[in-house]
Amino acid sequence: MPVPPPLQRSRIFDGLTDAEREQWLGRATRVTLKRGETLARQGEPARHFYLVETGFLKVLQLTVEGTELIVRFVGAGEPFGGVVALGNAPYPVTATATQPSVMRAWTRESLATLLAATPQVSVNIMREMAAHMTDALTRVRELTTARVGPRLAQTLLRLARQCGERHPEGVLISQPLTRQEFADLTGTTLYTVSRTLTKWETMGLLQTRQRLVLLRSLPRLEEIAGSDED
Amino acid sequence: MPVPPPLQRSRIFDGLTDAEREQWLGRATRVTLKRGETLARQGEPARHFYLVETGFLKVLQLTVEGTELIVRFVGAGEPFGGVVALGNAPYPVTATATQPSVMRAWTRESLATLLAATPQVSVNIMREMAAHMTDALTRVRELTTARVGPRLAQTLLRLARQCGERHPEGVLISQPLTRQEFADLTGTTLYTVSRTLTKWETMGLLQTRQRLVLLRSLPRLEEIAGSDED
DNA sequence: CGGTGGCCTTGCGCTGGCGCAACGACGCGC
DNA sequence: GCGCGTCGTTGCGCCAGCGCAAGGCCACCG
Repeated sequence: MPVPPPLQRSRIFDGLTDAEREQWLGRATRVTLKRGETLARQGEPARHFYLVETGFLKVLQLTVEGTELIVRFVGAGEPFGGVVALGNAPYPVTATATQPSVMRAWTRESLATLLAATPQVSVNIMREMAAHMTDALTRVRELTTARVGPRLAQTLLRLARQCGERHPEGVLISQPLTRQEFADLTGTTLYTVSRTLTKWETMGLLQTRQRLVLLRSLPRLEEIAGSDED
Repeated sequence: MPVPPPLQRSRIFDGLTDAEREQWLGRATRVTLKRGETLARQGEPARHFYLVETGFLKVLQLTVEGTELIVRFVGAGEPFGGVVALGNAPYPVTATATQPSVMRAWTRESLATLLAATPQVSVNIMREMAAHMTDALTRVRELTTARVGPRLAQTLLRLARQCGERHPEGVLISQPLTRQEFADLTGTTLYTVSRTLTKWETMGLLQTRQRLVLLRSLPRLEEIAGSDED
Protein backbone atom coordinates (compact mmCIF):
# COMPACT_ATOMS: atom_id res chain seq x y z
CA MET A 1 0.00 0.00 0.00
CA PRO A 2 1.60 3.26 -1.08
CA VAL A 3 1.76 5.98 1.54
CA PRO A 4 0.02 9.20 0.49
CA PRO A 5 2.59 11.86 -0.39
CA PRO A 6 1.62 14.59 2.11
CA LEU A 7 2.33 12.23 4.98
CA GLN A 8 5.64 11.18 3.50
CA ARG A 9 6.74 14.76 3.39
CA SER A 10 5.53 15.67 6.87
CA ARG A 11 8.18 17.48 8.84
CA ILE A 12 7.23 15.28 11.76
CA PHE A 13 9.05 12.39 10.08
CA ASP A 14 12.20 14.34 9.20
CA GLY A 15 15.30 12.23 9.62
CA LEU A 16 13.46 8.91 9.60
CA THR A 17 14.10 6.02 7.25
CA ASP A 18 11.28 4.86 5.02
CA ALA A 19 11.00 1.76 7.18
CA GLU A 20 10.53 3.86 10.28
CA ARG A 21 7.88 5.95 8.56
CA GLU A 22 6.07 2.76 7.62
CA GLN A 23 6.31 1.62 11.21
CA TRP A 24 4.58 4.81 12.32
CA LEU A 25 1.89 4.74 9.66
CA GLY A 26 1.24 1.04 10.26
CA ARG A 27 0.17 1.84 13.81
CA ALA A 28 -2.21 4.63 12.85
CA THR A 29 -5.93 4.47 12.38
CA ARG A 30 -7.82 6.63 9.91
CA VAL A 31 -10.43 9.18 10.90
CA THR A 32 -12.57 10.98 8.34
CA LEU A 33 -14.31 14.23 9.07
CA LYS A 34 -17.10 16.00 7.24
CA ARG A 35 -16.97 19.75 6.84
CA GLY A 36 -17.79 21.34 10.20
CA GLU A 37 -17.17 18.24 12.27
CA THR A 38 -15.04 18.54 15.38
CA LEU A 39 -11.98 16.39 15.95
CA ALA A 40 -11.11 17.44 19.47
CA ARG A 41 -12.89 19.63 21.94
CA GLN A 42 -11.26 22.01 24.39
CA GLY A 43 -11.27 20.54 27.89
CA GLU A 44 -11.63 16.92 26.81
CA PRO A 45 -8.86 14.50 27.78
CA ALA A 46 -6.25 14.27 25.05
CA ARG A 47 -6.32 10.67 23.94
CA HIS A 48 -4.88 10.96 20.44
CA PHE A 49 -2.16 12.45 18.35
CA TYR A 50 -3.21 13.35 14.81
CA LEU A 51 -1.66 14.07 11.46
CA VAL A 52 -3.69 15.60 8.62
CA GLU A 53 -3.63 13.41 5.52
CA THR A 54 -5.91 15.61 3.43
CA GLY A 55 -8.14 18.53 4.35
CA PHE A 56 -7.95 21.51 6.65
CA LEU A 57 -8.62 22.14 10.33
CA LYS A 58 -9.33 25.34 12.20
CA VAL A 59 -7.92 25.45 15.73
CA LEU A 60 -9.88 27.59 18.16
CA GLN A 61 -9.61 28.62 21.75
CA LEU A 62 -12.84 29.44 23.52
CA THR A 63 -13.04 31.84 26.42
CA VAL A 64 -15.35 31.50 29.37
CA GLU A 65 -17.53 34.27 27.92
CA GLY A 66 -17.83 32.43 24.63
CA THR A 67 -15.66 34.58 22.38
CA GLU A 68 -13.41 32.50 20.19
CA LEU A 69 -9.82 33.01 19.16
CA ILE A 70 -8.49 31.42 15.97
CA VAL A 71 -5.18 29.93 17.05
CA ARG A 72 -4.06 28.54 13.71
CA PHE A 73 -4.98 26.37 10.76
CA VAL A 74 -3.68 22.87 10.24
CA GLY A 75 -3.15 21.62 6.69
CA ALA A 76 -2.03 18.41 5.02
CA GLY A 77 1.06 16.86 6.59
CA GLU A 78 0.77 18.87 9.79
CA PRO A 79 0.37 17.43 13.28
CA PHE A 80 -2.18 18.19 15.95
CA GLY A 81 -2.23 17.36 19.64
CA GLY A 82 1.31 16.08 19.89
CA VAL A 83 2.36 17.61 23.14
CA VAL A 84 -0.83 17.26 25.11
CA ALA A 85 -1.17 13.60 24.19
CA LEU A 86 2.17 13.03 25.93
CA GLY A 87 1.28 14.71 29.19
CA ASN A 88 -2.08 14.16 30.80
CA ALA A 89 -3.51 17.61 30.36
CA PRO A 90 -6.80 18.08 28.46
CA TYR A 91 -6.83 19.64 25.00
CA PRO A 92 -6.32 23.39 25.43
CA VAL A 93 -8.06 24.07 22.10
CA THR A 94 -10.84 22.88 19.81
CA ALA A 95 -10.13 21.60 16.30
CA THR A 96 -12.83 21.67 13.63
CA ALA A 97 -12.67 20.60 9.97
CA THR A 98 -13.30 23.49 7.59
CA GLN A 99 -13.52 21.03 4.72
CA PRO A 100 -13.81 17.24 4.35
CA SER A 101 -10.66 15.87 5.96
CA VAL A 102 -8.86 12.60 6.50
CA MET A 103 -6.68 12.22 9.56
CA ARG A 104 -4.24 9.63 10.81
CA ALA A 105 -4.57 8.99 14.54
CA TRP A 106 -2.34 7.43 17.15
CA THR A 107 -3.33 6.63 20.71
CA ARG A 108 -1.27 7.93 23.60
CA GLU A 109 0.09 4.44 24.10
CA SER A 110 1.18 3.93 20.47
CA LEU A 111 2.70 7.39 20.53
CA ALA A 112 4.77 6.59 23.61
CA THR A 113 5.97 3.30 22.11
CA LEU A 114 6.82 4.79 18.75
CA LEU A 115 8.59 7.79 20.27
CA ALA A 116 10.74 5.46 22.35
CA ALA A 117 11.71 3.62 19.16
CA THR A 118 12.33 6.77 17.08
CA PRO A 119 13.18 9.61 19.49
CA GLN A 120 13.96 11.91 16.56
CA VAL A 121 10.22 12.42 16.20
CA SER A 122 9.90 14.02 19.62
CA VAL A 123 12.58 16.49 18.62
CA ASN A 124 10.57 17.17 15.45
CA ILE A 125 7.40 17.70 17.48
CA MET A 126 9.23 20.13 19.75
CA ARG A 127 10.58 21.98 16.74
CA GLU A 128 7.04 22.28 15.44
CA MET A 129 5.88 23.54 18.78
CA ALA A 130 8.70 26.05 19.00
CA ALA A 131 7.58 27.43 15.63
CA HIS A 132 4.04 27.87 16.94
CA MET A 133 5.45 29.61 19.97
CA THR A 134 7.37 32.02 17.73
CA ASP A 135 4.18 32.62 15.77
CA ALA A 136 2.22 33.38 18.92
CA LEU A 137 4.87 35.81 20.14
CA THR A 138 4.93 37.50 16.76
CA ARG A 139 1.19 37.98 17.07
CA VAL A 140 1.58 39.45 20.54
CA ARG A 141 4.26 41.83 19.34
CA GLU A 142 2.22 42.94 16.36
CA LEU A 143 -0.87 43.48 18.49
CA THR A 144 1.02 45.67 20.92
CA THR A 145 2.99 47.71 18.41
CA ALA A 146 1.54 47.63 14.89
CA ARG A 147 -1.58 49.31 13.56
CA VAL A 148 -4.39 47.42 11.93
CA GLY A 149 -3.19 47.88 8.33
CA PRO A 150 0.22 46.24 8.72
CA ARG A 151 -1.28 43.52 10.89
CA LEU A 152 -3.86 42.59 8.29
CA ALA A 153 -1.16 42.52 5.62
CA GLN A 154 0.86 40.17 7.86
CA THR A 155 -2.16 37.94 8.27
CA LEU A 156 -2.66 37.72 4.52
CA LEU A 157 1.00 36.90 3.94
CA ARG A 158 0.98 34.27 6.68
CA LEU A 159 -2.08 32.64 5.17
CA ALA A 160 -0.44 32.71 1.74
CA ARG A 161 2.48 30.79 3.20
CA GLN A 162 0.21 28.31 4.96
CA CYS A 163 -2.30 27.62 2.24
CA GLY A 164 -1.41 29.69 -0.81
CA GLU A 165 -1.82 28.35 -4.33
CA ARG A 166 0.10 29.67 -7.30
CA HIS A 167 -2.21 31.41 -9.73
CA PRO A 168 -1.53 33.15 -13.06
CA GLU A 169 -2.14 36.57 -11.51
CA GLY A 170 -0.68 36.07 -8.04
CA VAL A 171 -1.18 33.85 -5.02
CA LEU A 172 -4.61 32.60 -4.04
CA ILE A 173 -5.44 31.94 -0.40
CA SER A 174 -7.12 28.60 -0.93
CA GLN A 175 -9.24 28.67 2.20
CA PRO A 176 -12.53 30.57 2.06
CA LEU A 177 -12.57 32.91 5.06
CA THR A 178 -15.23 35.36 6.18
CA ARG A 179 -14.42 38.96 7.08
CA GLN A 180 -15.09 38.03 10.68
CA GLU A 181 -12.43 35.33 10.52
CA PHE A 182 -9.89 37.73 9.05
CA ALA A 183 -10.78 40.11 11.87
CA ASP A 184 -10.26 37.40 14.50
CA LEU A 185 -6.89 36.51 13.01
CA THR A 186 -5.79 40.12 12.92
CA GLY A 187 -7.28 41.39 16.14
CA THR A 188 -9.73 43.91 14.73
CA THR A 189 -13.37 44.08 13.64
CA LEU A 190 -15.07 42.87 10.49
CA TYR A 191 -15.84 46.51 9.60
CA THR A 192 -12.24 47.56 9.54
CA VAL A 193 -11.25 44.45 7.57
CA SER A 194 -13.93 45.20 5.01
CA ARG A 195 -12.85 48.81 4.62
CA THR A 196 -9.18 47.97 4.37
CA LEU A 197 -9.63 45.16 1.88
CA THR A 198 -11.80 47.27 -0.41
CA LYS A 199 -9.20 50.02 -0.28
CA TRP A 200 -6.45 47.58 -1.23
CA GLU A 201 -8.66 46.16 -3.93
CA THR A 202 -9.06 49.58 -5.55
CA MET A 203 -5.28 49.98 -5.33
CA GLY A 204 -4.89 46.70 -7.22
CA LEU A 205 -3.01 44.95 -4.44
CA LEU A 206 -5.48 42.12 -4.28
CA GLN A 207 -8.83 40.85 -5.43
CA THR A 208 -11.64 39.25 -3.43
CA ARG A 209 -14.48 37.15 -4.70
CA GLN A 210 -16.82 35.62 -2.23
CA ARG A 211 -14.70 34.39 0.62
CA LEU A 212 -11.56 33.93 -1.47
CA VAL A 213 -8.68 36.38 -1.64
CA LEU A 214 -6.17 36.61 -4.46
CA LEU A 215 -2.97 38.45 -3.59
CA ARG A 216 -1.69 40.25 -6.66
CA SER A 217 1.37 41.99 -5.25
CA LEU A 218 3.24 40.25 -2.46
CA PRO A 219 6.06 42.84 -2.47
CA ARG A 220 3.75 45.76 -1.84
CA LEU A 221 1.89 43.84 0.85
CA GLU A 222 5.20 43.05 2.52
CA GLU A 223 6.03 46.73 2.38
CA ILE A 224 2.78 47.58 4.15
CA ALA A 225 3.29 44.77 6.65
CA GLY A 226 6.71 46.08 7.57
CA SER A 227 5.87 49.75 7.81
CA ASP A 228 3.62 51.51 10.28
CA GLU A 229 1.27 52.82 7.64
CA ASP A 230 -1.60 51.20 5.88
CA MET B 1 27.05 18.79 49.09
CA PRO B 2 23.41 19.58 49.73
CA VAL B 3 21.35 20.56 46.71
CA PRO B 4 19.79 24.03 47.01
CA PRO B 5 16.06 23.75 47.67
CA PRO B 6 14.72 25.67 44.61
CA LEU B 7 16.35 23.20 42.28
CA GLN B 8 15.03 20.25 44.23
CA ARG B 9 11.53 21.54 43.82
CA SER B 10 11.85 22.42 40.15
CA ARG B 11 8.95 21.07 38.11
CA ILE B 12 11.51 19.99 35.56
CA PHE B 13 12.51 17.14 37.85
CA ASP B 14 8.99 15.99 38.67
CA GLY B 15 8.78 12.24 38.90
CA LEU B 16 12.51 11.71 39.32
CA THR B 17 14.18 9.92 42.19
CA ASP B 18 16.66 11.81 44.35
CA ALA B 19 19.45 9.79 42.73
CA GLU B 20 18.33 10.88 39.25
CA ARG B 21 18.19 14.49 40.35
CA GLU B 22 21.72 14.17 41.67
CA GLN B 23 22.75 12.68 38.36
CA TRP B 24 21.43 15.76 36.56
CA LEU B 25 22.92 18.26 38.95
CA GLY B 26 26.26 16.49 38.94
CA ARG B 27 26.57 17.17 35.23
CA ALA B 28 25.75 20.87 35.47
CA THR B 29 28.14 23.76 35.63
CA ARG B 30 27.39 26.95 37.53
CA VAL B 31 27.07 30.34 35.89
CA THR B 32 26.78 33.53 37.91
CA LEU B 33 25.34 36.72 36.48
CA LYS B 34 25.50 40.24 37.74
CA ARG B 35 22.46 42.47 37.50
CA GLY B 36 22.00 43.47 33.87
CA GLU B 37 24.23 40.78 32.40
CA THR B 38 22.92 38.75 29.49
CA LEU B 39 22.78 34.97 29.57
CA ALA B 40 21.71 34.31 26.01
CA ARG B 41 21.29 36.58 23.05
CA GLN B 42 18.62 36.29 20.37
CA GLY B 43 20.08 34.81 17.21
CA GLU B 44 23.04 33.12 18.85
CA PRO B 45 23.31 29.35 18.55
CA ALA B 46 21.66 27.63 21.49
CA ARG B 47 24.43 25.74 23.20
CA HIS B 48 23.03 25.39 26.70
CA PHE B 49 20.02 24.50 28.75
CA TYR B 50 19.68 26.48 31.97
CA LEU B 51 17.91 26.28 35.28
CA VAL B 52 17.72 29.27 37.62
CA GLU B 53 19.15 28.46 41.04
CA THR B 54 18.65 31.91 42.52
CA GLY B 55 17.79 35.25 40.94
CA PHE B 56 15.54 36.45 38.17
CA LEU B 57 15.75 36.74 34.39
CA LYS B 58 13.82 38.88 31.96
CA VAL B 59 13.16 37.22 28.61
CA LEU B 60 12.88 39.61 25.68
CA GLN B 61 12.20 39.38 21.99
CA LEU B 62 13.71 42.10 19.86
CA THR B 63 12.19 43.21 16.59
CA VAL B 64 14.14 44.30 13.56
CA GLU B 65 13.19 47.91 14.33
CA GLY B 66 14.54 47.61 17.87
CA THR B 67 11.33 47.59 19.88
CA GLU B 68 11.38 44.96 22.56
CA LEU B 69 8.68 42.62 23.79
CA ILE B 70 8.85 41.19 27.31
CA VAL B 71 8.08 37.53 26.79
CA ARG B 72 8.21 36.38 30.38
CA PHE B 73 10.23 36.32 33.57
CA VAL B 74 12.14 33.31 34.80
CA GLY B 75 12.49 32.79 38.53
CA ALA B 76 14.20 30.28 40.83
CA GLY B 77 13.64 26.66 39.83
CA GLU B 78 12.51 27.53 36.31
CA PRO B 79 14.17 26.37 33.10
CA PHE B 80 15.34 28.36 30.11
CA GLY B 81 16.33 27.25 26.62
CA GLY B 82 15.19 23.66 26.93
CA VAL B 83 13.60 23.20 23.56
CA VAL B 84 16.01 25.16 21.39
CA ALA B 85 19.00 23.40 22.90
CA LEU B 86 17.57 20.14 21.58
CA GLY B 87 17.07 21.28 18.02
CA ASN B 88 19.69 23.31 16.23
CA ALA B 89 17.81 26.57 15.96
CA PRO B 90 19.30 29.73 17.46
CA TYR B 91 17.79 31.29 20.57
CA PRO B 92 14.55 33.07 19.55
CA VAL B 93 14.85 35.39 22.57
CA THR B 94 17.29 37.26 24.78
CA ALA B 95 17.58 36.55 28.51
CA THR B 96 18.97 39.17 30.88
CA ALA B 97 19.41 39.04 34.65
CA THR B 98 17.34 41.67 36.45
CA GLN B 99 19.17 40.89 39.68
CA PRO B 100 22.28 38.93 40.65
CA SER B 101 21.57 35.37 39.59
CA VAL B 102 23.06 31.91 39.76
CA MET B 103 22.26 29.44 37.00
CA ARG B 104 22.90 25.78 36.43
CA ALA B 105 23.92 25.02 32.86
CA TRP B 106 23.99 21.86 30.77
CA THR B 107 25.53 21.53 27.33
CA ARG B 108 23.48 20.19 24.43
CA GLU B 109 25.41 16.95 24.67
CA SER B 110 24.85 16.44 28.39
CA LEU B 111 21.21 17.29 27.90
CA ALA B 112 20.79 14.66 25.20
CA THR B 113 22.52 12.00 27.33
CA LEU B 114 20.56 12.83 30.46
CA LEU B 115 17.24 12.97 28.59
CA ALA B 116 17.90 9.54 27.15
CA ALA B 117 18.50 8.24 30.69
CA THR B 118 15.49 10.00 32.23
CA PRO B 119 12.93 10.62 29.46
CA GLN B 120 10.42 11.87 32.02
CA VAL B 121 12.29 15.17 31.96
CA SER B 122 11.49 15.79 28.30
CA VAL B 123 7.82 15.33 29.09
CA ASN B 124 8.27 17.87 31.89
CA ILE B 125 9.96 20.30 29.53
CA MET B 126 7.12 19.92 27.06
CA ARG B 127 4.59 20.49 29.80
CA GLU B 128 6.42 23.66 30.73
CA MET B 129 6.41 24.75 27.13
CA ALA B 130 2.73 24.00 26.73
CA ALA B 131 2.07 26.28 29.71
CA HIS B 132 4.00 29.10 28.04
CA MET B 133 2.01 28.50 24.89
CA THR B 134 -1.23 28.82 26.82
CA ASP B 135 0.08 32.00 28.39
CA ALA B 136 0.96 33.45 25.00
CA LEU B 137 -2.48 32.61 23.60
CA THR B 138 -4.13 34.16 26.64
CA ARG B 139 -2.17 37.31 25.93
CA VAL B 140 -3.26 37.29 22.30
CA ARG B 141 -6.87 36.83 23.29
CA GLU B 142 -6.74 39.60 25.87
CA LEU B 143 -5.08 41.97 23.44
CA THR B 144 -7.77 41.40 20.84
CA THR B 145 -10.78 41.54 23.12
CA ALA B 146 -10.10 43.22 26.47
CA ARG B 147 -9.62 46.90 27.20
CA VAL B 148 -6.52 48.23 28.91
CA GLY B 149 -7.92 48.18 32.45
CA PRO B 150 -8.72 44.48 32.63
CA ARG B 151 -5.48 43.64 30.83
CA LEU B 152 -3.39 45.55 33.33
CA ALA B 153 -5.22 43.84 36.18
CA GLN B 154 -4.44 40.47 34.54
CA THR B 155 -0.80 41.43 34.28
CA LEU B 156 -0.63 42.30 37.96
CA LEU B 157 -2.30 39.05 38.96
CA ARG B 158 0.00 37.02 36.71
CA LEU B 159 3.05 38.70 38.22
CA ALA B 160 1.68 38.05 41.69
CA ARG B 161 1.51 34.36 40.83
CA GLN B 162 5.01 34.35 39.33
CA CYS B 163 6.87 36.36 41.92
CA GLY B 164 4.44 37.42 44.63
CA GLU B 165 5.42 37.52 48.30
CA ARG B 166 2.95 37.29 51.14
CA HIS B 167 2.82 40.55 53.03
CA PRO B 168 0.77 41.63 56.08
CA GLU B 169 -1.40 43.91 53.94
CA GLY B 170 -1.62 41.88 50.73
CA VAL B 171 0.68 40.43 48.10
CA LEU B 172 3.86 42.21 47.09
CA ILE B 173 5.19 41.84 43.53
CA SER B 174 8.80 41.24 44.49
CA GLN B 175 10.31 42.42 41.23
CA PRO B 176 10.84 46.15 40.78
CA LEU B 177 9.28 47.09 37.43
CA THR B 178 9.10 50.44 35.70
CA ARG B 179 5.87 51.83 34.28
CA GLN B 180 7.31 51.19 30.84
CA GLU B 181 7.76 47.51 31.67
CA PHE B 182 4.19 47.21 32.92
CA ALA B 183 3.13 48.86 29.67
CA ASP B 184 5.13 46.39 27.59
CA LEU B 185 3.65 43.46 29.47
CA THR B 186 0.12 44.78 29.05
CA GLY B 187 0.30 46.16 25.55
CA THR B 188 -0.25 49.83 26.30
CA THR B 189 1.77 52.95 27.07
CA LEU B 190 3.51 54.10 30.21
CA TYR B 191 1.07 57.03 30.42
CA THR B 192 -1.99 54.86 30.61
CA VAL B 193 -0.33 52.54 33.13
CA SER B 194 0.53 55.50 35.30
CA ARG B 195 -2.99 56.92 35.16
CA THR B 196 -4.64 53.58 35.86
CA LEU B 197 -2.36 52.65 38.74
CA THR B 198 -2.85 56.01 40.45
CA LYS B 199 -6.61 55.61 40.07
CA TRP B 200 -6.49 52.15 41.63
CA GLU B 201 -4.23 53.47 44.36
CA THR B 202 -6.78 56.11 45.34
CA MET B 203 -9.41 53.36 45.35
CA GLY B 204 -7.27 51.41 47.82
CA LEU B 205 -6.83 48.41 45.51
CA LEU B 206 -3.06 48.62 45.64
CA GLN B 207 -0.10 50.67 46.72
CA THR B 208 3.05 51.57 44.80
CA ARG B 209 6.36 52.73 46.18
CA GLN B 210 9.21 53.25 43.79
CA ARG B 211 9.06 50.37 41.37
CA LEU B 212 7.32 48.00 43.77
CA VAL B 213 3.61 47.24 43.74
CA LEU B 214 1.65 45.89 46.69
CA LEU B 215 -1.69 44.37 45.77
CA ARG B 216 -4.15 44.94 48.60
CA SER B 217 -7.28 43.35 47.16
CA LEU B 218 -6.83 40.39 44.85
CA PRO B 219 -10.60 39.73 44.67
CA ARG B 220 -11.39 43.20 43.38
CA LEU B 221 -8.52 43.04 40.89
CA GLU B 222 -9.82 39.70 39.67
CA GLU B 223 -13.22 41.28 39.27
CA ILE B 224 -11.73 44.03 37.10
CA ALA B 225 -9.64 41.53 35.16
CA GLY B 226 -12.70 39.48 34.33
CA SER B 227 -15.05 42.30 33.39
CA ASP B 228 -14.81 44.68 30.48
CA GLU B 229 -14.63 47.75 32.65
CA ASP B 230 -11.75 49.32 34.45
C1' DC C 1 24.64 70.32 49.13
C1' DG C 2 23.71 71.38 44.51
C1' DG C 3 23.55 69.09 40.19
C1' DT C 4 22.26 65.42 37.13
C1' DG C 5 19.70 61.71 35.27
C1' DG C 6 16.06 58.44 35.54
C1' DC C 7 11.42 57.75 36.43
C1' DC C 8 6.63 59.16 37.36
C1' DT C 9 2.53 62.17 36.92
C1' DT C 10 -0.93 64.83 34.64
C1' DG C 11 -3.25 68.34 31.54
C1' DC C 12 -4.63 68.53 26.93
C1' DG C 13 -5.71 67.84 22.14
C1' DC C 14 -6.11 64.56 18.65
C1' DT C 15 -7.36 60.37 16.04
C1' DG C 16 -7.63 55.39 14.82
C1' DG C 17 -10.72 52.45 14.66
C1' DC C 18 -14.99 50.66 16.91
C1' DG C 19 -19.70 49.54 16.24
C1' DC C 20 -24.51 50.72 15.17
C1' DA C 21 -27.68 50.89 11.51
C1' DA C 22 -29.16 50.51 7.05
C1' DC C 23 -28.66 48.64 2.85
C1' DG C 24 -26.87 45.61 -0.85
C1' DA C 25 -25.26 41.19 -2.92
C1' DC C 26 -25.41 36.48 -3.31
C1' DG C 27 -26.71 31.56 -2.76
C1' DC C 28 -29.97 28.12 -1.55
C1' DG C 29 -34.25 25.70 -0.97
C1' DC C 30 -38.91 25.27 -1.97
C1' DG D 1 -39.26 32.92 -9.14
C1' DC D 2 -39.57 34.30 -4.51
C1' DG D 3 -38.25 34.56 0.14
C1' DC D 4 -34.86 33.90 3.53
C1' DG D 5 -30.51 33.67 5.66
C1' DT D 6 -25.74 34.72 5.57
C1' DC D 7 -22.29 37.75 4.55
C1' DG D 8 -20.32 42.15 2.93
C1' DT D 9 -20.25 47.33 2.51
C1' DT D 10 -20.39 52.01 4.03
C1' DG D 11 -21.96 56.47 6.31
C1' DC D 12 -21.60 58.42 10.69
C1' DG D 13 -20.84 59.59 15.48
C1' DC D 14 -18.16 58.73 19.29
C1' DC D 15 -14.55 57.71 22.70
C1' DA D 16 -10.57 55.03 24.66
C1' DG D 17 -6.30 55.63 24.74
C1' DC D 18 -2.13 57.70 22.62
C1' DG D 19 1.63 60.80 23.09
C1' DC D 20 3.55 65.47 23.57
C1' DA D 21 5.09 68.68 26.87
C1' DA D 22 5.88 70.45 31.24
C1' DG D 23 6.81 69.71 35.77
C1' DG D 24 7.79 66.97 40.11
C1' DC D 25 10.10 63.47 42.85
C1' DC D 26 13.93 60.82 44.26
C1' DA D 27 18.47 58.57 44.34
C1' DC D 28 23.01 58.93 43.58
C1' DC D 29 27.44 61.30 43.04
C1' DG D 30 31.13 64.48 43.21
